[in-house]
Amino acid sequence: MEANQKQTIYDIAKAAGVSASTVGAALNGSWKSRRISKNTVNRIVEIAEEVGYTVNLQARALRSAKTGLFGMILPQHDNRFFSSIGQCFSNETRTRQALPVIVSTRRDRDQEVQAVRGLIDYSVDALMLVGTSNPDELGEICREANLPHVFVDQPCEGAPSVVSDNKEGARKLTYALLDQCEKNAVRDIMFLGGNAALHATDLRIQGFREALLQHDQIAMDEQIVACGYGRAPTRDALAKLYQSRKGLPSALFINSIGCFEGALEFLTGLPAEEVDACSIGCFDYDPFGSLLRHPIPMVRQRADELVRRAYQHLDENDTEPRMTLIEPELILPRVINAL
Amino acid sequence: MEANQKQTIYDIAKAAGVSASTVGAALNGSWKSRRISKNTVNRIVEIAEEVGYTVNLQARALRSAKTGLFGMILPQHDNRFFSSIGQCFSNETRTRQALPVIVSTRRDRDQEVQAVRGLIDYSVDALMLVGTSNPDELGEICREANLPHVFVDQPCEGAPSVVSDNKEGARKLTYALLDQCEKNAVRDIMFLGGNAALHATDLRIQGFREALLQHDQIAMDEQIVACGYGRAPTRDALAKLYQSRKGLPSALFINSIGCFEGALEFLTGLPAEEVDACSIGCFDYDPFGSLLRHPIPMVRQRADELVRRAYQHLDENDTEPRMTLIEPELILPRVINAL
DNA sequence: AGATTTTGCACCATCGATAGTGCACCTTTA
DNA sequence: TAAAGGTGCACTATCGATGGTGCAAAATCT
Repeated sequence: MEANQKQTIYDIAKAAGVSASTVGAALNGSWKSRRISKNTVNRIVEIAEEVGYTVNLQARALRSAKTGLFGMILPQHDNRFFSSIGQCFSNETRTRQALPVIVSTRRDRDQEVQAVRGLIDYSVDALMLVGTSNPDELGEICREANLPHVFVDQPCEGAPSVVSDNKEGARKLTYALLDQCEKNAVRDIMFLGGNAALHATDLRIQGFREALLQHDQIAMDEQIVACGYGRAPTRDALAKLYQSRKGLPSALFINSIGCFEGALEFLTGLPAEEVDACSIGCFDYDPFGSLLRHPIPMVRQRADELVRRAYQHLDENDTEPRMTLIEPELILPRVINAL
Repeated sequence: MEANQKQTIYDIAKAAGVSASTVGAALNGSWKSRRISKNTVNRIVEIAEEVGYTVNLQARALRSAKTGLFGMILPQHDNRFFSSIGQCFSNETRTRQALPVIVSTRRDRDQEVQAVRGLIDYSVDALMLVGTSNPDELGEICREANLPHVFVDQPCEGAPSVVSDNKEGARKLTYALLDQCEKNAVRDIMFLGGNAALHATDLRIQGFREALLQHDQIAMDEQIVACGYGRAPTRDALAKLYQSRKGLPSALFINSIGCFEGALEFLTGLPAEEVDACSIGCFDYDPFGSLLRHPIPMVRQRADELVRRAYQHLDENDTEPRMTLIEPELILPRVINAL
């Protein structure tokens, strides 16, 4: 019954006794403007369905220089924030009748470059670059290839970028933590995790410092431990910290959810009283974090807004290197009775 | 300096004073077998780099009937398990020099069908279907299109499938929960969450029942509340349950992480003693879950293994409808002091 | 030196869809 | 009734890369 080989418009043309271009027009909707009679169209569509015809988008793309592929470079899928970005991107892209191609590159420069080149080879119609480690180089590659692109989360000098207002978020979180502290312990807050070389971490540290300044404190360099985004390194960094200062600080600003997990790994090994005495906040959101017995204020980045605005730049054919800031929200801990 | 338009092999051919087919061969590596001199190749490669040439994979795909695109249908990105599957798929696909195309379809039949058809239109070389709500129909579509495919997590009657050993996992988790219970409370364990119509939930319920049987218990239908995979519905189902029976059961088998979050939302509103008295386990893994003060045994599905075996089926050109079971691991709670 | 082999490349059809152009045939209008 | 316009479609070039085939020129052999 079913044709085994993939059917083309030529096969259908033969079956219908018309020309291939007529079949093409009938099937892609351009038949009205090409003055193909409704009868012929019906006949063709019927045959097409019968033999299970599907367009070859490669051929279409080759001819029309539009692939309907939208690319995204993402550090990783298995991360609350990034997967949420991926989800929004996927939704948004599919409502546009296009296909999302998400490539994860582990924040690795070589992988990023390779992935961008790969996507260019596939002639993606546009590219969203999220949290890349090397924005300027990647932006340059896109520009050379004449590929519309936007940066998200980590901005680029030479292209439109949409990022969370990291400084403001950090300020809010720091205030929340300081509020929980005793007056005399204010100087004892620490910033843990992230990569100081990255834009996001840098701004969060700035926000942290500024918030301290509001409390007439100047943050010392020792108060800032940017040990990377890794789980284990953060655990170890915190352990070392604990050892060297013989105890926890009075407050901990933890940069990103991965770091938070690492910190928890260490903290859960400590006596409850010690942990209870330490105010902990995290710049990133995870529902579980907010369900811990220990109250954890968290900052949630608005993935949906980030993606929406990024797409807006693409829609508007914007190539100006302007930066759009999206304010993240501070999620205060609920009052928890159990667990 | 840089060419603005996308360069083709014809442009380079003109620049190098050779034919297009020579350029093609020089650039795609087939020049050895085509007896193009090393000198000519070097000259061509140099020009290509100079003008920033990149292949048009659409054209190549059209000609060679291989796109280098590998598709995946995924219920959602923003979920620990699925995002982890996505990550593994992405890694594995990229080591094969191919491009992963992951489409999320929210377990929605129409979206799934549409996505599969879309991927067929793009001529993906193979397709992995994860946790689909309608495997048989989708399998049929793939078969008609002559598209190599494998099902993951949710099996299909007519195609190779790789799934976690849900029954065994559920048995192990149930045993772990029963071990925590008092002898007399064994009959009081409940199964919460999931969709009984889906293969995975069905088998987990079977495992749950079997484990109870080992304890000489027959699970009553009221002990099984398959309220779906949603967070809010699970919270509400648990709340209702609590009301109607005036308290928590002695043990709770929670099916999937989303349900677990929903349950937590309710549980955190209860007095600590009540929650403490209830053994809680979750069929799914989240590091935060294992960091709660309340000990939570969890079942972790091996995303890497699932994807690895799925790819193996594709590599072996396997179309037999055989099912590969991957044993999930039971993760026992750590001894937690704090939080 | 002439015959034979090898080297190095050009030429051309092809993959499947799209869109410009042309041309019968039919209908309307003067 | 002839001119003018409309309708319905076929023909053909094209997108960029690939691979089979053919043919000179150079290299090797007799």
